[in-house]
Amino acid sequence: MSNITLRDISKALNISVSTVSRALTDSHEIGEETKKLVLAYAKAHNYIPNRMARSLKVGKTKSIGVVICSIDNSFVAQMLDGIDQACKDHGYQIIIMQSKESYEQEKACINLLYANGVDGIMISPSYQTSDFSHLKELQEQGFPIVLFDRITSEIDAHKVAVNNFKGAYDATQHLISRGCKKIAHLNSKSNLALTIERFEGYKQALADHQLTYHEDLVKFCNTTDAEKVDANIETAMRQLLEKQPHAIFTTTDLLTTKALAYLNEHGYRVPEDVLLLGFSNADLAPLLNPALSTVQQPSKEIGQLAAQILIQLVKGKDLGPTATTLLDTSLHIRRSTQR
Amino acid sequence: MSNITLRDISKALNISVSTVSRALTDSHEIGEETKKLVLAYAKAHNYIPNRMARSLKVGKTKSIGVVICSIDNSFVAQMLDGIDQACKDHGYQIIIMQSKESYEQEKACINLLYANGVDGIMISPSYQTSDFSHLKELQEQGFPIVLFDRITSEIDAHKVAVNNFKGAYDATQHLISRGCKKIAHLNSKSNLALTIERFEGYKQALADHQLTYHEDLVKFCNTTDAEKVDANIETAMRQLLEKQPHAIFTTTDLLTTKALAYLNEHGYRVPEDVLLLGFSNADLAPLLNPALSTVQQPSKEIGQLAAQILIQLVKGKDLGPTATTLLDTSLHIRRSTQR
DNA sequence: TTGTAAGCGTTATCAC
DNA sequence: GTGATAACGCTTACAA
Repeated sequence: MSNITLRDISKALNISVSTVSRALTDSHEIGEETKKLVLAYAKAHNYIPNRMARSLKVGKTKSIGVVICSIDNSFVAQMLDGIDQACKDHGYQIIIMQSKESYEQEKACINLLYANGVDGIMISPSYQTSDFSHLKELQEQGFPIVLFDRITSEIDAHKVAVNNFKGAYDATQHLISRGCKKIAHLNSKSNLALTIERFEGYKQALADHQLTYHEDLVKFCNTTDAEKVDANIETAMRQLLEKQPHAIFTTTDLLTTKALAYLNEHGYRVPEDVLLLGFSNADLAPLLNPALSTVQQPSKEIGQLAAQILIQLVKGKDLGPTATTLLDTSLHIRRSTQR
Repeated sequence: MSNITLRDISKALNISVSTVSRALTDSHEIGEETKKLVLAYAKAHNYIPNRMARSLKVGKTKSIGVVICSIDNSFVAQMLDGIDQACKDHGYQIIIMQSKESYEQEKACINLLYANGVDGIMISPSYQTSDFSHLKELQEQGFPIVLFDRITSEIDAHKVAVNNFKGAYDATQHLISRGCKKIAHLNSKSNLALTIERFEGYKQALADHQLTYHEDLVKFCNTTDAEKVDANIETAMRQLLEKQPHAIFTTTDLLTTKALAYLNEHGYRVPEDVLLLGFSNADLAPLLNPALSTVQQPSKEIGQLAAQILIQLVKGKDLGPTATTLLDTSLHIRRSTQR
């Protein structure tokens, strides 16, 4: 411990604290002589400015809060990597908090971050969240907030996400192009807009290709409860497979891999018996059995872009009216949709 | 912004700031009456204590720094999840910094964390790191440091990791029990002790089963340079396969999956042509082609335990002489080592 | 039981 | 150019 302070320097050099402070921040109104002297001494004695004191004084912490569902999720981790990179570039620090898909925890995270004095918050809301007043309240006080990945029209803010409708549309269309007529849709139950958007993309693709929509080829599966998630997915898969679909389109990373596991375990051959295609950012998709066709999201870019926007906001830049940036997903065709 | 402060409360209630402060920290020396009054007002006006001010005053931030190679790595993410959980339980916050396997960046991380006033640091050193003086210097000042996952005998501190020797030994023994005589060893080149420990475990298992050690069945592959990593692994795999091994034992997550990819791409059938077994914490291991046998590490537990120890240290508890805790890995047998 | 006042390390506002 | 001095919001002796 025992860091040296401005006062230590000022005493040692027999100049005032304020001069030292100004010299270190490279103020114009300081003589070159003293500036060099101070800088040299500071470096020699390994002076590290105390961020706490500075933050207390200027009211900014140069840190931003990031709320995500869980760090233990490769897609999220990729976004965090992008966020971290953007922040490092601008000298900002991030404080990461996990909501674990709980609305209550999400609120707690926001409060904690706020108490920590973060200059802004970027958040990817939990599955449970449908009431956004905790964010709106902050916003009304002029607190900078950016939504990423899981965005909502409930709140007026800068947002970054992917074009979920198009991603789902393209995926469905690909399955149709493979000759599939009966395409099952396995989605997760949530309050998120992306859930419904992916569903809409699926339906639109069917409609555009004169395929009739069958309600019993669609399941919305509860995936929030860690205890029951496996059972829920199994039930959904069983019910879908009873309808003998030609293909299954899954809308989340978890559903996609769990669906594959189910098919493998129950003796379905992919793609011979049924094609499988889903949203997933798993690095290992090409190595799965069979290599899995996926809708991939530009995770790192989402994080980077959102962080850049938030940092602009935090710095007081006027970005004009709030805007939503939608990045494109990319379709990766592999063996699971080969015919 | 515009949070209310202790002064605001004190003015509103016509009592002194210190009384308010004490009331909020539930000091014994405050009347029940005023305590209730203050608490009620604080809650009603949503008082949030300013951490910066508190930290500045007491010299502790209730935050700890975590240095890892990269957040974008499922094993690391799992450990972080464990760390976060332990910290949340004790009201501590974490600041995560990535070294990206660079020694220079690692030092920069440590400096930044220190400047941020974290109360302690837990670190999993980079592949490049062989000089630990940046950590020793902090330690000498009495700064709490815990090493996890990638530990070294170069530094005297509390450490948490897995028994790498045993993990590698068990893995090799399993391959031997499957009838393999020529077992290739694909390791990564690093300054880390775990690298050599896993190698030693492999050699010991061979020796204990009267199998002769062949140098040309062993490759240490440079995996730090992201540009060249694929080429390096391919070269190593090609060279190993020229020796027609019965099995390949890989010692890191990356090597394991890349090895599988190589085998699949080059027409080797696993396990018919060659068995594959490696260290990996990938959730998707059972879904790979073929389902991959793995040596799994208790990632979450490593994180949790290391965090708990650091928090004790930070709180000033005397944990006695520094100790190293080694958790056991677990062997998950799947199709890639089936005969 | 409550109040007063000093101080944590910075930065900002005045003077000189 | 440089130096006092106050202030950021909080905790904590020391008084009362």
